[in-house]
Amino acid sequence: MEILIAEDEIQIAEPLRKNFLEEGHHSMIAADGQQALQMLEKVKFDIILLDWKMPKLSGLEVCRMVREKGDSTPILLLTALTQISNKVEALNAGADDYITKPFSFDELYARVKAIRRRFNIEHDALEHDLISMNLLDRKVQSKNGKLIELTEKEFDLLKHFIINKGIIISKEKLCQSVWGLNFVPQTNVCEVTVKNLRKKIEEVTGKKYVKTIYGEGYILIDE
Amino acid sequence: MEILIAEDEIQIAEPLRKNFLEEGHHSMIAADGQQALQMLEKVKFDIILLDWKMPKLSGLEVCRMVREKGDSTPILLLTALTQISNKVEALNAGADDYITKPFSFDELYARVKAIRRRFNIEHDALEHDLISMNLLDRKVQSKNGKLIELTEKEFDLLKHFIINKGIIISKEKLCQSVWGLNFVPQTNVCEVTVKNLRKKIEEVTGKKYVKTIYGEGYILIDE
DNA sequence: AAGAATTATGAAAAGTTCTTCATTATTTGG
DNA sequence: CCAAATAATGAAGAACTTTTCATAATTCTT
Repeated sequence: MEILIAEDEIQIAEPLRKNFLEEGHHSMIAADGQQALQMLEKVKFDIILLDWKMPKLSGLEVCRMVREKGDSTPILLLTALTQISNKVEALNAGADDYITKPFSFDELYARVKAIRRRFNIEHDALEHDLISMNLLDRKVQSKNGKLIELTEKEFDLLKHFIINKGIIISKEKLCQSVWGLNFVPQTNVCEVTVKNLRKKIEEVTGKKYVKTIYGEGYILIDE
Repeated sequence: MEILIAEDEIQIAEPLRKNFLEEGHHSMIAADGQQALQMLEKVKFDIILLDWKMPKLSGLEVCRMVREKGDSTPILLLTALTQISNKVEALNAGADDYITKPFSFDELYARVKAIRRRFNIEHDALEHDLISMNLLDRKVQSKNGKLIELTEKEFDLLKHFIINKGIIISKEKLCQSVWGLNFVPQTNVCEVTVKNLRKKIEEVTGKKYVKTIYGEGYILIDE
């Protein structure tokens, strides 16, 4: 993910950046609201973290301005205040969630992932690391913007992998959800389709996401 | 559409039924809340009209019970009361809209269509008379439950027709939105695809929706 | 380390969809 | 009503997708 951290206190922003990097996400730090808006002009972020109290423009103001522009990038407001009225104010300004300082990175990261999940469901999208699938027009893209041209079967296969990311999928399950069969066919259609899918994905992303678990099935892993 | 009219005053319910029928929609009348619930068990309606004041179970109660069952069929509450608090109460009970008596049929019908539109957008669906398209799984169904198996091009074509229902679509527009071309090709791909789409639709629905406007293009009409 | 089971792969075959083409039918304006 | 323009149609051909098959590579068991 590409994350914008708008936070004037560097002792908060910098550890966040490092933690996100360890999780495999790139982030940029904006020292104030104005700078945040500038960066938003140039870069398309996956999520925006806004400190409520910032020099020049508050996080709440930035949030409102982003929404007024019609930008629906997920926004998470960070704040020291705890009143419920603030939460309401945040949501009214168009923020997706609200977290009170101090918070652990794990706590923040869980929220970020939850917001992304919600956002994707709303947009009929699925994503996995560098891959994003649009379920409506059935287009698959790499995060570098390159299209991954998949056939119907390959698309269904990838969709099933992403929905079940991190868990082993048996060939039975695969046949059922992609081919609509209640048995494993005598031929090796699954294997062939997996092969072709793997090839197309690697050509664009350079990564090997689909692992084989000998005697058990396949699994989609993070890298 | 299949409409449930839950209204104890027959002098209100019956004219509604007739008006809907003239517009080509079938409706059933329930004389009280309990009867309404019973009918909801058996029939799948496209929209439910609930009178607020009804014997046995009020419209508001029926509304709540329907939602508790997890049924998300659009609900429109009809009422004589005008207070804003009622509107809030209605929406909180899970109703989609609220209309105050007395109302003209046109007024009601406009609301009904608006609610349906919203509902379809939320569900990534499109409909036209007997046809309903699911944009997510790309399945097309007739209201009698029969599947209409379309190829990709035919699907895109139908989608474009339904989105632009009632207006003439030139071949230029068609080529652009279905074939991604900025010109009309030398061949007659459009005509051929239109032919095949027409055939499949008529086979299942028995209706001729796609009309030709000589020298201008095509138009999707209501019947 | 060898044999059996499982998985991967290239290429051919089968099945679909999409496009083209030649011909027929329909519509419109004069 | 006729000729020209436009649209419809069946069938062939091209392009693409899906499946099958034979063979190679890998993994597991002992």
